[in-house]
Amino acid sequence: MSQSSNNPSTSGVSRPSPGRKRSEASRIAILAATRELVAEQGYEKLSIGGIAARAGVGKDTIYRWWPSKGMVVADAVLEEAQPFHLAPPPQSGPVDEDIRAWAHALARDFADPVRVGRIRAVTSAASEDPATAEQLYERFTQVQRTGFIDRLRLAAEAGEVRPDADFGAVADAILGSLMYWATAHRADLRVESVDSLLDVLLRGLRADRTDGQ
Amino acid sequence: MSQSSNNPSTSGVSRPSPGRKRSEASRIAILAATRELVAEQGYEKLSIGGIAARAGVGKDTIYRWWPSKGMVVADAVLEEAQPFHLAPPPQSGPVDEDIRAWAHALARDFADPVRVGRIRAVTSAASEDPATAEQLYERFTQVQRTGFIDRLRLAAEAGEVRPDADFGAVADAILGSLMYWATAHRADLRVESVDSLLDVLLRGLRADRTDGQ
Amino acid sequence: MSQSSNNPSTSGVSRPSPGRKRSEASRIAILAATRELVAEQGYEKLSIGGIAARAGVGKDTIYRWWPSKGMVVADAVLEEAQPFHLAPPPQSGPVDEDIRAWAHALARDFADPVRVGRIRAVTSAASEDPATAEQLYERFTQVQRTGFIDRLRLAAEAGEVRPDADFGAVADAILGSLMYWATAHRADLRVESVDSLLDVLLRGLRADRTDGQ
Amino acid sequence: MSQSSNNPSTSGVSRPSPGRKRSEASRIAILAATRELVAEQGYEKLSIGGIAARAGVGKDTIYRWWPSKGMVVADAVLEEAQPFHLAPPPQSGPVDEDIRAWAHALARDFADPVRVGRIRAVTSAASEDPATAEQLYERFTQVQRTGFIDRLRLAAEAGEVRPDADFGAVADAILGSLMYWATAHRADLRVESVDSLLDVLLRGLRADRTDGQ
DNA sequence: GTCTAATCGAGACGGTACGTCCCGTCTTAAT
DNA sequence: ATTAAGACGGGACGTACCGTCTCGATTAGAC
Repeated sequence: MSQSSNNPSTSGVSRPSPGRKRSEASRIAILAATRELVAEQGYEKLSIGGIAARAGVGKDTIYRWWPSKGMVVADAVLEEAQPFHLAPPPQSGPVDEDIRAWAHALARDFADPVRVGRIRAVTSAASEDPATAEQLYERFTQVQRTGFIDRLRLAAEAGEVRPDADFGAVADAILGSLMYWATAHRADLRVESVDSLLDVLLRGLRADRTDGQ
Repeated sequence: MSQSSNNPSTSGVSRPSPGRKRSEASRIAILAATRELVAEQGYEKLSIGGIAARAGVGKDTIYRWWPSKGMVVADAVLEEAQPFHLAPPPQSGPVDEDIRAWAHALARDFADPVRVGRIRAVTSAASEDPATAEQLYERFTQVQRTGFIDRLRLAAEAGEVRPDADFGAVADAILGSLMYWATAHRADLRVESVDSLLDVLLRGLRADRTDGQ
Repeated sequence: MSQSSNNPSTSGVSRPSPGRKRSEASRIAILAATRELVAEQGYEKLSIGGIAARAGVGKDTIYRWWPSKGMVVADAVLEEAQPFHLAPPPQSGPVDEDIRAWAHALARDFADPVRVGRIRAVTSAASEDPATAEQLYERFTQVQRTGFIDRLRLAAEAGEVRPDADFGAVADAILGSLMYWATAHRADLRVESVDSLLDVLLRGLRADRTDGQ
Repeated sequence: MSQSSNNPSTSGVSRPSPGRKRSEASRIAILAATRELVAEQGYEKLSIGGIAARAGVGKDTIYRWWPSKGMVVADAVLEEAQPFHLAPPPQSGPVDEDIRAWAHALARDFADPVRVGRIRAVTSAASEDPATAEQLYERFTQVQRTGFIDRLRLAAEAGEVRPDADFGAVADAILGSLMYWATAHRADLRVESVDSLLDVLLRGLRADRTDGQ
């Protein structure tokens, strides 16, 4: 379901509104065409006209339902499970293991050329349009961030982790370094780098029984 | 000095190449106009024609020396001390204090509207052009990263810090979270967030005298 | 009606083609602006961008319907009765009188600054583009030529004129000398010159009763 | 020798002026390059920069000695015997024969692709620049015209031709039809057409002994 | 033999126009 | 009422030349 809710007949009951209904087929074709073109040409050479042509759709049909190219891309990349692994960290073992499992899954997504291409596309879109940036945050960053924080909160209650640490700041460090790496166009993301970072972060978060504090 | 080195006669000594010399006045006017327009309109609405007009210069003079809009912006923002605080961490006290001083200076740059606007501009440029991304990395990220790593290396030698930690990964976490924050268009960067992150990171890096290692 | 027939659905009957129709208002505004600018600045300083601006139209709208500046000018100058007197020689008296009447009308057109400016414009356009030259021929030269030849043919049947003369060559001489004069930028066309030429030509064409033939 | 006389020391005697003298080699190279490029690309795609590059010469060297592209072309095409047959009509037989010989030579020049290409080039140049038009007239049209008129004047004195005819108008008809044909880009100039025209013109010029007139 | 100065090649400069591409809106006929 | 198609006014793109302006490097008569 589309996130850009312009549904013209949401208000109360009133008239069932006449005329042709929004074509679900068009919506799907547009988002699929967008993903194809992002993969083939990248976000920068993408054009609304190109998407419309590929989707066999009029340009107006796109403009009627989305406010900008960025939002189309955001929808195309972020809908359903399309984009990447959105699962929160598991709660199945010691916090260290759970966090590492989560971070590895994330890192593997960023190592996949297709997925990273899409991430790059939304990030480009976000960097030129605040509304798209908001979408990216709400539908990806924040989801990951919240999952991470929740798991750490649990660990804090279990005494595995210092309760006074700023879990949000830590989440931002992990997610931020991944996102920036993606936009930086720099070669090979190595999972070991993520591991090395976790080494430091998890040690820094560890509840220190010896000297209290 | 301009980074876009197109010097046609670098080979050996030989002839000093004929023809009129590149106009330094134009180079300066172009970069200044770019900075002005970035501040006034942002990177997205920036146009080569607009820069040329503002600088009182022909478009060709821009295209002759820079390959893309992104590279002009990179040069304009990153030349000399223009952009932000590039000083490495000091070596004047305990590593914790030095790193915090450095990170605070950095955070203050990111909190300044003018500076963050410029950072945002280069980041946008970088996200649409790998060559610009390379510039941003070489002339900003890498400089900061190297300074940070060098300071930690010194601390490791002094036994202040675990020598087996991946300092690069830590640097990337700090810089990445700042950079991503900048592009994410999200409100207010709070210096306290950076401090909170440092709390965790520095604790994680701390040499642990009790259990040796 | 526009001469630049790009009708995309001329084949058979089939579908009337979807989409917005060509704007007749734009077509008219473009041709009018072209005539104005030709009069104000002459063909050489004419620019597509200038025409578009004056007509309140996008450049693409010009390029969509005309292949070159020359063809716009040809259309602007040659449409309908705009350009000059296209009437064929009358058939109301002796051939000499009819031809002189026709030639005088023509010469008067070439003596009018506005009209000769337009002629000059199409001629310049024709001299740099074969397609425009073809237009000029089909829509002006050939019309005049055919009218002239037809009148002489009639005269030949009436025995006023030698039937074996090459009427086309004579028409070319009259029209060619006028056209060349127009492009040559030389001062004042005198109607007497045309008259003098007709003196010789009509005498040369005259049926010679004495020696038969 | 160049027609564009910018000789800076023509005035009186004064100083013979020091400094380097104009390079004859450059002058020749420029005109040769111009002829080559006219043949290869036509007048419209010709550029001063292109001529300079082909001639191995700086652009300023062209601008120093010629005021416009048109004048360079005029010089290149019209210098010496380069362009076409400039001989006046012979005076070796009856006027009819002499005129036909002259016209045939002219027609043959216009039938030669290389020569007609050059004529077309100067004509294009002339149609966009009055000064060039003047050159074309002085150095080609007028020469032919004067030769023709002189021969007819002689014939008039010999009683071969009506002395009261306007020889200039007749010359213009012959030359004009040839020139217009050249610019009209129309296929095949047939020598027979010229002959047909001469049939009429010479008959029209013929002194009529029988009925005086 | 210098001196002096015009000319040369090269090519960067401030500009203008090009023809293309895409934007976001609008119009049309068909469903 | 929405759709596919596609024309519209607008504006930026990157390129090609324009005619002018530095640059050293010749080149040649005047001193």
